[in-house]
Amino acid sequence: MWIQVRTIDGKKTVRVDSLSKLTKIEELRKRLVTLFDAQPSEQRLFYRGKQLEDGHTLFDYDVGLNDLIQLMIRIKASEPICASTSAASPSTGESSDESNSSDKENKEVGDIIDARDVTMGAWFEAEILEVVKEESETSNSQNQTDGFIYKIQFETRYEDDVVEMKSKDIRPRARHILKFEDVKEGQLIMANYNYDDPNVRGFWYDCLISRKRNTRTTKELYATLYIGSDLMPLENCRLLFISELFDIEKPGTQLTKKDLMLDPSASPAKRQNKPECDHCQDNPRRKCKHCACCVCGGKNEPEKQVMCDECDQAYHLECLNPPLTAVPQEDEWYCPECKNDENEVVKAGEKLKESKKKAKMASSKNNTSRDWGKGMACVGRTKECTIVPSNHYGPVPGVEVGTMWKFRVQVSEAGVHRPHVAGIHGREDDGAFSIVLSGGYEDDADNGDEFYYTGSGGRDLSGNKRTAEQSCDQKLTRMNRALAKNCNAPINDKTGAEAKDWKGGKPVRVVRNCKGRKHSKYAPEEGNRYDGIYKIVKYWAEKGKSGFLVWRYLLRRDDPAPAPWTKEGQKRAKELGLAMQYPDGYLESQAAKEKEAVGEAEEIKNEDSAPKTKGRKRKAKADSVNEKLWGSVLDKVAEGKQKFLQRLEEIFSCICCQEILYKPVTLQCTHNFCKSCISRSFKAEVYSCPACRSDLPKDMAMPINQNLAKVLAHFYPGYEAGRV
DNA sequence: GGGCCCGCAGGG
DNA sequence: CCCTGCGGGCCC
Repeated sequence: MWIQVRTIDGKKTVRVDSLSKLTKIEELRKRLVTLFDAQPSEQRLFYRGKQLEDGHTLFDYDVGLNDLIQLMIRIKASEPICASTSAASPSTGESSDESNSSDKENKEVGDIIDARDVTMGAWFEAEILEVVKEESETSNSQNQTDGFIYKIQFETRYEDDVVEMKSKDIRPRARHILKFEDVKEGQLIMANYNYDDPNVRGFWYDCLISRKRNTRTTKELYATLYIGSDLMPLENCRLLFISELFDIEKPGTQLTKKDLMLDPSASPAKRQNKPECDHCQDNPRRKCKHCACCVCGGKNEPEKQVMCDECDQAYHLECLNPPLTAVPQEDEWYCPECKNDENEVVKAGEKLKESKKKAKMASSKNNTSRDWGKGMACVGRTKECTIVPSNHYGPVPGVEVGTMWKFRVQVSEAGVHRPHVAGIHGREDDGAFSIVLSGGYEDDADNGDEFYYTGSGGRDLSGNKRTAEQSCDQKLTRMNRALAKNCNAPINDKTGAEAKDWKGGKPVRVVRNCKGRKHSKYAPEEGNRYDGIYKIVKYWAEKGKSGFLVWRYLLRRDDPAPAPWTKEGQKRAKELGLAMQYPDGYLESQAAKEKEAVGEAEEIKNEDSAPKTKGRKRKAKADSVNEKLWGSVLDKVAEGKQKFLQRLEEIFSCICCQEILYKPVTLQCTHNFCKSCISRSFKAEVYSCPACRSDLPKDMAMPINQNLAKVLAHFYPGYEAGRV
């Protein structure tokens, strides 16, 4: 599968191919090193707001096909951390000796300040409630503390929670608006920005003005913002609200509560943040199920609303089912929705738990090491056909008879046959819209213009299978009944029915899949092909080869377009330029895989043919023959890694034990054996090559061909386990 | 060549 | 919500 990785500023997006569901986060990081010029340790990866941690897989985080992962590149340690911490905060390193001791005196209980939300890096209005001496004596300029802890309360965030802050994260409340005209490049100010969506209001960040455009028609400011817990510099951000630019106040100039009591007009205007709720824009008069009670949407009686500690949705006590009479006393409360699958939930920063669903999967029980997710078996649609509704009968406009797709998922995207796996698409009480002939039922004879089809069901699919042997009778329900409905005759689930006028039945789109080639010469050689409209002539129940009852259908072609296997059909396909369609990027990624295999193989081969051992003539000869063997292996590379590996195994298997050569010994006659196999032969006093019978010296040395061993270990990691 | 088994899409 | 399913890649 592939995913998209985008830098957090949205400037660069890269598609990363040939990943599997079991790709580890650390492996993904390696892939990003060159793509983004960032070492693994400098990469912070986010998916759905969660930071991805090493040791887990993409599967663990439910990362799916074509999903977007955000990359934040940590600033390199050698660069200055951030202009804002030193310039804006009163008590960091450079702000020096003088402030370290006297600083605290500048900050007192009741001070009107701004405090930094340490996870976002944005500033919010707050007040100092308490100042306490820091317990540890580690306070110094390096960890950016003045030795005091400031207990503060945000005015608009975290409700009534008291938050502990260090001096670097608090400062006098901003209260001087800067005029656009007065702002200069290189100046550090505070402005509003939304890095999720720079076109709307966000939060208040420190900004270093990098560019200013001031003409008669355009007034623009660009700045480097410092965001996130590490105050990552985000460059080239266009400031949207150029009439709301704040000066950063000097330390010790904060107003106090007392000041405001004496002169209420000095109170700084409340800064406007991004609306908490994107749905109602914080309008108090609008009902909103997103930010208010998620049942009734009402904003009334906030004190009688409980918040779910998982989904953060609010519930009026009386809107709950059953209603609660009082706010729960427990520290944590989960709404009915979340309570059921607590196990599925991973809170931020918490270790991943195994979800119930995933725990049920065979992969977790059997402890298999099977890799999966690399191919097209499990991908979802990336497009959806909207030309016709899903219950459309007849051709899909624009899709010609003879159209070919490599994978079923594409057939689904085209709207020709929507189910991913199922052979029949239909509705029980209406009819079937399309079917796929895939050779899944061997008694399905096919003469092109007419074919037999078997219904679905009657199989035991336990164990998460998609197909299985017939193990009980099929019933004329579900899709079987749907297909029967197409027949131009009253439905009969006992004996079946035959149409008097078969052409009068409902049309079925028919797709033939290459797997049908086993039994039918009308199946395409590759992928799937739309063969046009068919009608149901008759249907009946009979004992299938398995001995169980199956429903069978006779379909006959009724399409004005010539069938793809006829001369006219082929001519038409040529005229229309119909060619096999592949998913976007599929061929490219296949080519990349091939290239990868070639590179790998050649590198390895070179290793094998250039032994580091101080070989004599005999040795050199042996390796030149391995060279030939390699030639035959490398021939396969063009056919893909799979074929290549098959050949590799064939060529480098031991004819004694029939397994991949373990501790390979290359004989003078050029044949390879496991060291143990050839030794066994010698112990039995047979001194000849098991392959060519050529004589070998009794006292023959048996050096392991280390290079070959290395190669095999590379391609079959762990194959040596349990071998002797 | 054949068994295994995953997400996804669809209907009910 | 649950059940079903003529895919498709991996692994032996």
